[in-house]
Amino acid sequence: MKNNTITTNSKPKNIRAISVGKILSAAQDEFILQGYKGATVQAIANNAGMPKANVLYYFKNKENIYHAVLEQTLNMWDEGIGDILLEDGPKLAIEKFVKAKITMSFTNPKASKIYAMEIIQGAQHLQDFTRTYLHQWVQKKAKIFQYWIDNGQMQPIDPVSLIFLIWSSTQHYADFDNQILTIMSRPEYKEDDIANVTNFLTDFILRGCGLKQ
Amino acid sequence: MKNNTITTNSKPKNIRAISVGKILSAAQDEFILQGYKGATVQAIANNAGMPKANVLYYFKNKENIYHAVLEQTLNMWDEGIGDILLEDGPKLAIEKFVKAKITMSFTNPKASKIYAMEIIQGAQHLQDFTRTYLHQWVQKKAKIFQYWIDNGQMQPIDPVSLIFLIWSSTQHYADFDNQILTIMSRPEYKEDDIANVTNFLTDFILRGCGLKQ
DNA sequence: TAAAAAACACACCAAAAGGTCAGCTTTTTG
DNA sequence: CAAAAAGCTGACCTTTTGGTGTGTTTTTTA
Repeated sequence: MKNNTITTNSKPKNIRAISVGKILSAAQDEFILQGYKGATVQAIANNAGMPKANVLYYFKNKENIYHAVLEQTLNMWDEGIGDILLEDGPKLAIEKFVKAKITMSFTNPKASKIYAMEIIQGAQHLQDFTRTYLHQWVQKKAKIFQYWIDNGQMQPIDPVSLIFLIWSSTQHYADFDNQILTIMSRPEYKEDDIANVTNFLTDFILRGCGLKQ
Repeated sequence: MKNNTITTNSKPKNIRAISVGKILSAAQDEFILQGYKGATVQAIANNAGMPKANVLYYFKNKENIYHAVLEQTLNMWDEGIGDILLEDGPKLAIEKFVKAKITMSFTNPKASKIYAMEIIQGAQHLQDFTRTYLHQWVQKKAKIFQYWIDNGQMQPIDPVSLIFLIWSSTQHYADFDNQILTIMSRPEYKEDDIANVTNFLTDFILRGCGLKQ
């Protein structure tokens, strides 16, 4: 059956990576659906298509699985968060940022949901991240907005509140996708929904910042 | 000790109402912290200060407790959701609506969180509510916005998207209060936070709708 | 190709969970 | 004030859960 003489990197290479991937994917679904405490290792194993003991062979315990899922989520957050650059000026910067956030919401709603649930439930596993990384990120970006405001390049509004508004209005499409789709009587998002939402939010937010019309 | 001759409605009247209240309050906390499946009847009982068997004397099982909490939450949602009236015109209507939602977010964040978790996790217990009540509410209000738009009273924007933006940006202060407070290095919201947020969001949204400056 | 390492999985255990029951105490009723 | 109703609770049962231990199979290595 096998025609490999030197086993030229064919398939059964990194079993570990594949198994870990299956587990993390299954775990993400399970944690979203049931929360940390409600999720069971057995359900994760079933979803991943392997016996429970095998899951616990790769991850010592449930907590470790969750940490791994969270880490994956934060990395995604980190990559997907469009940057806000002083040299872009307010209009372009906001356009880029909104677009990046919406794209992330539509392409990876699960990550957004995991993150949202963590925060809602008290952010116990993410306090460090929020207190250090996120806090600094917001301060830094708020300063850039303030610079533009002081320079008369945009309306004098509170930059931190603006950041919160952009976060919330964009993430909403991931976290609340069930509600949105039900209200719009649709089974799932369509191709051009991303573009439509991007256009709406970009226009609206730019106008809110006094950067349009 | 007791000086009651005819027991004039003093204290031990509606034991049931008091106990049920304690249980529901404790359950709300527990369900937010642990999710439906992760919550335990024992923990609810501990929080309510009574033995587990007593909790199960008032509510047949965990599912019933959860239903009661959800119902309470929906009632609150129903009362708190400011109305959008044609006769108010766009400016006043949006001002009222935003103010009502923010007030609800700050005064009853727990209800908002329970609701948010339900939706994120698939809205299994709320599908009917979303599909019927909420759907119709949005349709009705969208028509009002559309009327104002057709009448040239506000920018031609998608009314449904506008409603989503208002929902998300206001509820954010309830659902993500942990994150917001951590980022702002504060232990809890202050008195004037409601006013500040209300002012910011009202101004911003009105401007986004082309109703200001 | 044989030894070592990695992967796999059955069977099992102790703790925690939802829920029942039977008897007790308190409150209400007539 | 006595009987009935409502409220209360410890003990108990069954199922589920996280996790372990041990032996087997597969893959890698040299």
